[in-house]
Amino acid sequence: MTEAPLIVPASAGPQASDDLLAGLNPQQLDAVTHRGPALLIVAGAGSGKTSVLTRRIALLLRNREAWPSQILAITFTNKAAGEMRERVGALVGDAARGMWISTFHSACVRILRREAGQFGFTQNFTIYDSGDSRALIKRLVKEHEADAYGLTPASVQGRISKLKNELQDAESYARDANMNDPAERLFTEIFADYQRQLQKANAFDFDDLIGQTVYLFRAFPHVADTYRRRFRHILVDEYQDTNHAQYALIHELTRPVQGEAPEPYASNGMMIFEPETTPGSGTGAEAGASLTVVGDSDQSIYAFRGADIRNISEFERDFPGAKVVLLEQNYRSTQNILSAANAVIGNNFDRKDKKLWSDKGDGEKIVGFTGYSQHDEAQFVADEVEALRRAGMPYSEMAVFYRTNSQSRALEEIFIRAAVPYKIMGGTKFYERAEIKDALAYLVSVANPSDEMALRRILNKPRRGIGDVTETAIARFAEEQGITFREALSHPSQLGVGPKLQAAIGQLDQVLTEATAIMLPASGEVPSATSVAEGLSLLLEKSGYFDSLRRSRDPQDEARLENLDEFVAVTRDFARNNPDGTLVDFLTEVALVSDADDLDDESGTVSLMTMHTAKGLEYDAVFVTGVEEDLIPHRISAGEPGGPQEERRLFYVGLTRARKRLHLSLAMTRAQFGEVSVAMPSRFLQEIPAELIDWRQSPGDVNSRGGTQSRALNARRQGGGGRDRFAAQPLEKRLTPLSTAMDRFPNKVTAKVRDNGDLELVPGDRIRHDDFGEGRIEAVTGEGAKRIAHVRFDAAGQKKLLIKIAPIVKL
DNA sequence: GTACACACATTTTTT
DNA sequence: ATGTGTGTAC
Repeated sequence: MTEAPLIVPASAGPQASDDLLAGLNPQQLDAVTHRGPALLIVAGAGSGKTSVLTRRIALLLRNREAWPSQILAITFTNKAAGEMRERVGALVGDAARGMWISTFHSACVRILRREAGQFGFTQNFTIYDSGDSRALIKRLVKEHEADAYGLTPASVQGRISKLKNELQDAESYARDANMNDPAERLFTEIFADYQRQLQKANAFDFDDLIGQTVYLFRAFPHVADTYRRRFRHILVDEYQDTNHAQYALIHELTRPVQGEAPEPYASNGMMIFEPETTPGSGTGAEAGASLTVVGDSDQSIYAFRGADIRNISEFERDFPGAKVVLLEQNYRSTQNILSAANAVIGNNFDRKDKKLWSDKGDGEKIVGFTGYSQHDEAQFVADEVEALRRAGMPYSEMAVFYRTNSQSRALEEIFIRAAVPYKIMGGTKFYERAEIKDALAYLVSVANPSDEMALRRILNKPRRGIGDVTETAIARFAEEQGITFREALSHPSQLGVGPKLQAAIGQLDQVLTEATAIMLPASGEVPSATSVAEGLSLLLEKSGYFDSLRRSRDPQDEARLENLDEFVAVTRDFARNNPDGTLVDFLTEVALVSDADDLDDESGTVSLMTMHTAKGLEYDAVFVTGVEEDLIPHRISAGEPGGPQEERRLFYVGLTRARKRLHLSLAMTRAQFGEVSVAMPSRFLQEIPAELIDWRQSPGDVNSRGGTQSRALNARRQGGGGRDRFAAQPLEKRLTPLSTAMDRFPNKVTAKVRDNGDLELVPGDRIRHDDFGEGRIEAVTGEGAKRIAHVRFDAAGQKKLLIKIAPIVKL
């Protein structure tokens, strides 16, 4: 937060804390200083909730109301957790150490790793991401021949996840299900089987991390009491997005402590309490922890994955004696942006009326633009980004949002061509690439030998000639001998396979054993800090994985090698940042840290992300793209109860991320599934008062004009004639399909990947560009394949082009 | 067992 | 349009 005027209210707390309370408005002050069993802070977008939360924690620490170890703060993403830790640290310094500030998932992993032994798991369990569990479910669906009854892996996975979020298991579900329906029966069988397989593999899926922790607390009250005694102040951010399991977890943690004197050690002998006396706490029974939740029901956008808005709307009922504080003043955006956002969200019925206001003044109008195609739209965004950059705004202060990940492609293509530095958050994740998953499977096979999935994955990677037949032979041998799959690999000669295969299996077994010795040395010995990096290199080298890629002539394999190099670098970074980090620690981090978290705002790049990812972030300039029907609101949401309203909230989240500049854009045609179809402006656009939007090119303009040139030349003609206010007439009138226009505006941009090789250009040269016409080179920067030409076009203005691929010729 | 060809579905959002 | 999965030929 930027420094605030020093208005210290008379009611401020201890003097030492004046700086923590400085500049807060009365509601914020209340939210920071209120003490009691439960507090709900209803925080509108941009109302300074993070600041309130961090100051509240800092005040607790500074006043000695709590030790750091007694505070548990839950955020939605790891990134948010990191930020909060940093900000609390800035306020109270070292006193912040020892707090748990983490996501629901990482907090639960910490608890589960300590207590796994209580219920049949071990400390080194694997965490299955959705891809892993999908693979397992897929196998089970096949085994149960359930596809014949219309059960697809995706649908089964979705249902299991939903049930787990409701804290149901296969057994409880079976009780209510209609067992006469064969599909139902099959589903329950698969569900039960899935759970058995997870247990056998010593693994938890994402939903289990929460659900099993709740189960642990309920089944072992003395374990729960340990944590109830420890955490005296629990704070939860983004409370509107919690699901039932998370709600139950919070409920369990805030229950009064029943048991006798505190035990400083958890059941498995690990120390839980710091060796310090707890201020203000006696022995024996204690009241439940104090709970603070922060949320905004207008920003609830995860109902699709089980978030239950009732958790927040019924908070006062669930936690009697709760205090509610409302934060309505927005410190982020200009009034124009807020007015648009308010107007949109006001169309949701069934919500408590809440109007954000700002004292920042009206600010710039919202800029609207309608492209002929998604590429045309992307070109507008790129041009606008460059214009803002030239006006002094850093790239890192700009962000482009879209509804679906697939929309990032067109933007990416144009950004590359325009040489705009960008970074895509989320999307196709690094850790989802096949070669990275392979490398991870090697590591998991070492860390958790019970994990058969991981072993099966690497069995024939690289190719060793081990196919279905051999795999089954190993599995059968393991079963006959009553040993694990991993152990079976140590007896290649007894598998009944040919000598070549025996050698291959023996080799794999040996590599894994060798790596185990490095990363998990025999008891007592501490592995070196770089053991993970060393072990990984050894695995990839000696297994022949690297060699097979190096030998390959598939050009993609070169990229895979690079990715793996990067992955090894990740393990080195890990060793540097966590000198005591173990293999299991590393795998935990990889499983729980999404790309959106670690792709930190590298200064100097524009951020591209979905509107969901954008939650909790803010930028000076925001571009919301693809503001079309069927996209936002998304087509699929129409069928779901509450779907359209959730979409409106999502759009609202997008709008309220912007501080100074907001751009809304759409395309008249959009290619999906390789087919081009006509798009219509989103209904949400009409909900924004017309006078707030300055249309550079309104949907009406695009339809009525229809020139013969592409937009790059055509639309440069500023304003003037086509000034029809799009929102002024009924939509249908202007939305005649553009089939004719489409013929004139094919997707030029995607046409071909060209390669200008080493086209030499120097300032002063004249060139011709397919879209922009003729121009003059002003400068050339960059090296090799990334050489960039700075061109001033006669008609289209200033542009930056990647020389290697730009559709240009030297004149 | 592997390599290639063809068919097919995919595009909602994420810890 | 692109990636995955299945089938067929070697």
